[in-house]
Amino acid sequence: MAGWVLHLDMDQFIAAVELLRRPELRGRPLVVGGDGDPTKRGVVSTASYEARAFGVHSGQPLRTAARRCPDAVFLPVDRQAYEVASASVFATLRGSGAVVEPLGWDEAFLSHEALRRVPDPEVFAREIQRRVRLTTRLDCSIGIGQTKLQAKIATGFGKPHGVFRLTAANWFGVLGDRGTDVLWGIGPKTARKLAELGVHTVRELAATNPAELTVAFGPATAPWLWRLANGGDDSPVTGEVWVSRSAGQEHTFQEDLTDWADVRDEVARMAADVGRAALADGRDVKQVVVKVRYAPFLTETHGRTLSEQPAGEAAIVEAAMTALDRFERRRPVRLVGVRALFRPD
DNA sequence: TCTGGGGTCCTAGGACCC
DNA sequence: TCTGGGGTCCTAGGACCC
Repeated sequence: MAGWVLHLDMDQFIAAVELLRRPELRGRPLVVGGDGDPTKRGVVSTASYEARAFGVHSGQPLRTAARRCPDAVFLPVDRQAYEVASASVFATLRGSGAVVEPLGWDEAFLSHEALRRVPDPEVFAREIQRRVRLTTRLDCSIGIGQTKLQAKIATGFGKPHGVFRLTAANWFGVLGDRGTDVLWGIGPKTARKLAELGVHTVRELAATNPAELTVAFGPATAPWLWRLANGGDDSPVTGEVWVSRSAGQEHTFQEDLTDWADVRDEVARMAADVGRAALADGRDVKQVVVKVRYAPFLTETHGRTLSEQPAGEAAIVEAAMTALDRFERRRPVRLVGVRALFRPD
């Protein structure tokens, strides 16, 4: 056993960052999402705890949020501000001497030499919380486990600004009777598919023979599901720099595009942007994938693989346009996207 | 209640080769 | 006389996460 694994998650991160510069909004329901106009297309990025009490949650359409909580304050997403706050959080975490594995803007796994020896990881976790609070004025919650999965799930039980320990000893006590979708990686679709096989709870999933899940889920996913129900594996927290596999852009229009020439213009512009960014990062683009979402909500993708030579911006744009020609349905378009897949360095 | 934008990973079918 | 089996690459779609 390589000591304890910690998982840290900032409390209502985006809303909390906004509250730092708008303290007068503290205590009021706050919703951050889209361009801040709840009559437009867009979804909630983060709702404050006060807004959540009205049934507002991440991913919900802004219009729905406004209906559920008409008195909420709506703010536009300000990526830059969150990136600055995020960098400050991660600097603090790394400054603690921990090995830090980021999991998005506001989450990380942590391991630490000291955690091999300390009898009480809660003390260490509280110290991390105190440091983050001191340097960023933001609260976080920390989960403690023997595996990443245990730590990750534990964090939710510590919210807000708490610490919770989930180990093999209390795993089934805490999670056994819960639905399989409490597990990190099981969403609504997989939970429903499992339920159709008679597997409803974490305990039931843990007790299945993974071979029996293979027909429904495939040879890699079936044993992985079983491992999830049993607390995860012991993969270590890694401090290695993350190398992205792809980068792209997509955009939902406030009004559907009805002229295909406008769609072509958008795709060309995005492909040029994406290509330039990839080249600036020194990445070699292997494939370009174009995404079109037709009204009302029908999504299609087509891609184009590039030849072995490093592709320039013009070749990337051309690949996107060739891929776009494969779309035959000329219905109103609500979203277009372009993604570049990179060859490994 | 009409559903963002950034990603990752897995699956399955077909092409193609030996 | 319609028939193998494995490996790899490409493509499209699905599911999930923050």
